[in-house]
Amino acid sequence: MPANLAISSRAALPLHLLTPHSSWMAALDGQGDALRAGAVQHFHADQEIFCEGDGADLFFKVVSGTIRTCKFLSDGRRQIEAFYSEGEVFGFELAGAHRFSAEAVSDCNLIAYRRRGVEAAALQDRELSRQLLSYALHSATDAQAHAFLLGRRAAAEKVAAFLLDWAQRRGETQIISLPMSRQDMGDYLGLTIETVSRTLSQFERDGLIAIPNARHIRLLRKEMLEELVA
Amino acid sequence: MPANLAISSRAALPLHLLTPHSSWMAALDGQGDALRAGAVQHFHADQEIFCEGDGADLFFKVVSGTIRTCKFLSDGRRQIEAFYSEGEVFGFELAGAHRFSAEAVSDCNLIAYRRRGVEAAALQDRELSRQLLSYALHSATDAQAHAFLLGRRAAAEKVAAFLLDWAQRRGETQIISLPMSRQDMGDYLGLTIETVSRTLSQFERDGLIAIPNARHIRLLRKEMLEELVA
DNA sequence: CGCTTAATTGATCAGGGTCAATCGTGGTGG
DNA sequence: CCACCACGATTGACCCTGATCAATTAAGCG
Repeated sequence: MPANLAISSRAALPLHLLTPHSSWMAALDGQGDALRAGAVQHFHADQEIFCEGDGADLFFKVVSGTIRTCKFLSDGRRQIEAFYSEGEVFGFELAGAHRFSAEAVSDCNLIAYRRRGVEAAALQDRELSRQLLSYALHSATDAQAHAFLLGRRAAAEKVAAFLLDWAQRRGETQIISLPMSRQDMGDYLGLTIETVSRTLSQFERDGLIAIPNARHIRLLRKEMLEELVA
Repeated sequence: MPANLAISSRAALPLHLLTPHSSWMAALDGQGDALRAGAVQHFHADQEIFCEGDGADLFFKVVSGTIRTCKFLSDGRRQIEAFYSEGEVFGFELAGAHRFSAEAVSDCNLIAYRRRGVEAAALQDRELSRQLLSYALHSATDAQAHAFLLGRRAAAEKVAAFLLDWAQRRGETQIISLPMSRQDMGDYLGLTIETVSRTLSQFERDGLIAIPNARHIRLLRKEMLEELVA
């Protein structure tokens, strides 16, 4: 698996920033290892990592794979809040309980950290403190961009935005590989599986993309997709 | 004008937290006054406070009145990101530029702060640092709740959620006063002005609310509105 | 090779958008 | 003081996008 340099590729957020927490906390890498809670944990696809309402004493960094965070309505409707890939951090909460569930989209490896430990360390370590703030502000920015996407966008615009954002986050300029299902995409974009599928098919008919298979999409006319998002 | 104790009423975020930045930074009140950039500024209704893309060297705290932050699409579509009332802070950014515009909904008074000044002060002041993080995480939480509202909700659910959230934020249990227009509500909820109006009229016909006039709404069957949001 | 599940495609429907007319209200000037 | 005006809100008629229901195709996987 090529390492996705999510870091450099997201340095300056572009106009069509649509997706999730860009942030990662470099301070957790070096001596921050001391803050880890145990070894790397493996989760298989669709496994639950934590559940909405669970105590939020741990948060996670993605080593490999993709995870999704989501909320459910009583009638089963699901909203995916964000997807997280290699290097990204999720589940760091203000309150004592997680406000959404986290599940593995694909098989993945995660490192867990203790929230209290990191908070305590931040009191002594300005750089860590600064990165925590940066992480939180990035989270807010990403969530706002997501809300913007959901609020005032037609289906084609949502799908185009998603493809472009995903391509950029993963540094994939030609062929995008999508670890998530159409259902996941739909629940992220506030669309049904059918609408996502139809929109992609239409993009293909229009020559904007090619779909060699359901989990891989080739961008043929990126500039036209960007026009849709503008 | 009665002072709205937004602080106490938002201590613990409820399940249907839907709107904006709860947070305010108490540390800015005391000796934090030193961080202020000039006197209280007055803005009249619909006046622009800052514009998307403007340098974000200042951020603001609401003394009185209500403001909105929003983004625009090229074709004029507008998404309101959040409303801010007395005591709430907005416009504190990670990057050098504001990512949305801010406008006065009603006449209002604001205190400006210098971002760099506060950041510098936070390096010396752990409590301020902690509150900055708290503010940022609250912003993220609120934006995520907003995205959830926009993604998977029918019109009636959106409007009900908005009314309940607004009532709670302002501590208004009986009569809600709405400083914003129907257009503002629509642009916050991802609905048109007509749909907002129709939905409110339907609520009134169903006996859930009374609408003495367009800017005041009385909650008659709060529990039924809550059922819609559940 | 058949079974299971995801994805695509089609047909139909409805929620909410659009267009347009009317109502209400507050501000202004005669 | 009141008539008029302007603008926001409401209501109605109609339409369209995307949801729903249903069938078919494709793709893993034992």
